[in-house]
Amino acid sequence: MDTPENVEDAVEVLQKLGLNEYEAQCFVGLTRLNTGTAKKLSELTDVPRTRVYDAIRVLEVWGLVEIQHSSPQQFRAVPLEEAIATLRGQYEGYVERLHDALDTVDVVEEDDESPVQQIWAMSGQTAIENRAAQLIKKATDEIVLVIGDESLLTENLVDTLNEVDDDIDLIIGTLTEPLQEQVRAVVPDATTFVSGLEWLHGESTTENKTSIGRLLLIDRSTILVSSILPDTKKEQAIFGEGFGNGLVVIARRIMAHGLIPARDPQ
Amino acid sequence: MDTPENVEDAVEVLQKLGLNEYEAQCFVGLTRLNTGTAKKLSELTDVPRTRVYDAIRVLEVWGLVEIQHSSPQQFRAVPLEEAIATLRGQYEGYVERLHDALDTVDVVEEDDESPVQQIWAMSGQTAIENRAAQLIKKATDEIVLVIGDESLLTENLVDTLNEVDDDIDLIIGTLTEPLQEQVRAVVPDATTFVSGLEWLHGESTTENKTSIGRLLLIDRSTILVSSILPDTKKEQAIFGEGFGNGLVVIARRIMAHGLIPARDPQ
DNA sequence: ATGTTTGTAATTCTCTCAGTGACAATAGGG
DNA sequence: CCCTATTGTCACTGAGAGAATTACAAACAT
Repeated sequence: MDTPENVEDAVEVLQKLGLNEYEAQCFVGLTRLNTGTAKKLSELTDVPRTRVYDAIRVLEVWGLVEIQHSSPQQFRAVPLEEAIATLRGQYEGYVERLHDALDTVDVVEEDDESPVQQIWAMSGQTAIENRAAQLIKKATDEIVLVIGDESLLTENLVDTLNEVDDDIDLIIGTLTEPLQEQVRAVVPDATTFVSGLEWLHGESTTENKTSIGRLLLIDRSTILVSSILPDTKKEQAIFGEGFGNGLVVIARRIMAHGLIPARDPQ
Repeated sequence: MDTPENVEDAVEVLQKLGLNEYEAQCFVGLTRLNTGTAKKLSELTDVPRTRVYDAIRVLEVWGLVEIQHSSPQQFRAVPLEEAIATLRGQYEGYVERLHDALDTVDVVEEDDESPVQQIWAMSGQTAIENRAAQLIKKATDEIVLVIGDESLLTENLVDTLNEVDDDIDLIIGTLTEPLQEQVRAVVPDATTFVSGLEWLHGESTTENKTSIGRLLLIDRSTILVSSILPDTKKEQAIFGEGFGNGLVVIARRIMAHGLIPARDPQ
């Protein structure tokens, strides 16, 4: 059996979206066929013929396939654009329901807010990007951002940066000059520099090169530092708030030293 | 333990989005707490304390909670708007990946297209609505739509109807006059009528009232008929294409008879 | 009529998940 | 400094979903 890589990709994604293996394979199989019977499908994919029927029924409920109740039964996938629209609609619906539900619940009585050293860890590209966006929007005086990896300069981030008020200092550093050029091109209003922090390029320790992700300092009182795990490529971050926060203090000190070569635009 | 209904709702939705029970409960629990420890969480929810840690780790990878690595560890949920944005981004990403993958795969060699009676069954609100939208967009001459249930007159449907070209006959029927008024209000360009088909109001057979959903006839050659299951409220449809299609023929005949009381606007 | 195809159902094995308890490490108070 | 309650990690169990296979009855073609 042939299994083009795109097919495997699609199957994988469909499973993340909640289908099981048979269902995912059947759907992808059907998108490759104008119309198909259980037999054809089981030949094209590696779903046992006798289990195609169950899978199709589930797919039908999802709104992803149509069934012709003849004998033998014929199946066909809903046109791609329709299928995508249906899935979008489905998840948009869930997300909205969640939003509503959580909006109207929230907060149980709370005693004391601990005033101490708060350093929080989070992970995940999307989540960290969202947090960064929130912080940037909240800034009132100064934004210092160092981008350690090209892959982090996403469309979303660029949009957020370009929405920053004119009277806020926006300073963006990179680890390499090519990346600096890229930043200049897409965020013209920012002051850019190439970071003097060579250690950011990766630990010299043997193999395990943890590379820097981003470094974001807002109004000298809130800091977000992320790194990218070498194996999984997943992004991890730590996050501290408050002028007196230990992490923020260190960050300011780093800034004062090597981070920005000349304190003003080069 | 108290469990406000919204909490249960949220937990349910989160599970549909791919979290397991503990993870869902922990997240909802954390949104009710500014910050919490494993113990607090296990008291608020009914997640065993010893399993809170696993759940939180997963949530952290999803980008939904932050962890403070102190002792005891502190957890807190990402702000609601951030969480929603993260989930949206996640699923949007999946859907796009799926779109791309399927776009570049498609079609295996195909022999014959069966020219016969094709009547397809599909189900699901969203899917049927999407299909209806596609059909309406493809119409060139005439659109006849009968709406059997108020719940089907969604925003999406109204939008689609209002985008119809002026030179296409747009005829919309309802089962009741109040609903007709509603339609007139939101789709002013349509010719409306109240259907003469009393049997649409529900089978007289004992209990099992299957009520009509929608009935859509495009250019007298494509038909979509849906019904709403009385117990589950789920929508089911059958769909036929081609002027000679048996279902379409029947549909035309019904039209000629009782469906539209006076063939022209009343 | 008969042999093949088609659809349903039951069965096995595996793996995840819900739920629980054992145990070492770690506070924090006397 | 010691003792005890708290905290974090693991390992285990039973139940249920999913993957894979087989048996069998209904429908079909020749």
